[in-house]
Amino acid sequence: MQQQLDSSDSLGALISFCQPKEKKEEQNTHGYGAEFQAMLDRINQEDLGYETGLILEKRQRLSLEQVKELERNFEVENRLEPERKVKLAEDLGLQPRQVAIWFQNRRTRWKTKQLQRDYGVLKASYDALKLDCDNLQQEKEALNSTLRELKEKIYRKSAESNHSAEEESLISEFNNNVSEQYKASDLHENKKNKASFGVHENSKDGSSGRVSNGVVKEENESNTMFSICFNGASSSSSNAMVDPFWFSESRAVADKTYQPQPVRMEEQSLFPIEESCNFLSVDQAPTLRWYFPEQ
DNA sequence: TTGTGTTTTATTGCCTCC
DNA sequence: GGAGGCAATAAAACACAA
Repeated sequence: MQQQLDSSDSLGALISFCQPKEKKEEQNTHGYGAEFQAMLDRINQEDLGYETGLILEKRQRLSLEQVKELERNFEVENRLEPERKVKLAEDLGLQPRQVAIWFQNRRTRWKTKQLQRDYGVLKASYDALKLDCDNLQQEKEALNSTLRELKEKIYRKSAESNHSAEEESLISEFNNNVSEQYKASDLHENKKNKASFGVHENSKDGSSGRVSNGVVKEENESNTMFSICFNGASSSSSNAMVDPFWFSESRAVADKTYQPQPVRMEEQSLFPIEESCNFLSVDQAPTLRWYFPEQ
């Protein structure tokens, strides 16, 4: 029943849809002679008439003005109420069904474009996220590499300095050196220096370079790692970025009997280096895997 | 001019809502 | 069950390169 209505409606639309004659002539783009074209049209119409029992017009495109008006209405509201449809059809000289079909097709085109836009946004988001992930991956590899080097140094030094008499004397000499400097300079000035003290400062100092070269300089390179590990392991420390040798030095001043053992401090961490730095691992639960279908 | 790809107009069949 | 929407599709109109 509905299909019958639809069919008769569309046939009516086709039958009644007539462009101005001059427009039709303009649209004869195939360049046939007028008589020949008329003959073809007649044949086409007769064929269609034979099939449907009606004389039909060929499908015509809407005029520019009609399309503009339809676009304007579509921008206001992309769905048509029946009253609006009838009014618009009257205004444009179209069948209501033609207006409805135009809106339907227009909604389809809009939806397609919307999908393309959404795709573009998602793709941009995905690309940014992937770039971010790649950068983090590189950063992680660099950190792991640094970590490996530092661990090697620590273990090597651990083997050497574990009760190495030579190192004991070096450390002792280092402490003496620092103490002398401390005494020689103004107390407050020295305290200020101590706040920012590191083996770094000392190693820059030519007078203490010998000591630094022996023990401290290498530790200097591992300063970053120590900071990270202390940060993670020593929650009781108020100085988050504390240098283990800063501890050593300051305690040496306060208590001459203290023998700094930086390696042991690392060993005394609440969890091993490996663990303390594993929070950087990207090999954990692949919560972002959805974004990387190629993996 | 013609072949071919794209756009526009229209149809069909199915689905949902009232 | 009718009205209207949507997806899939047909077919005409159009654009354009060769």
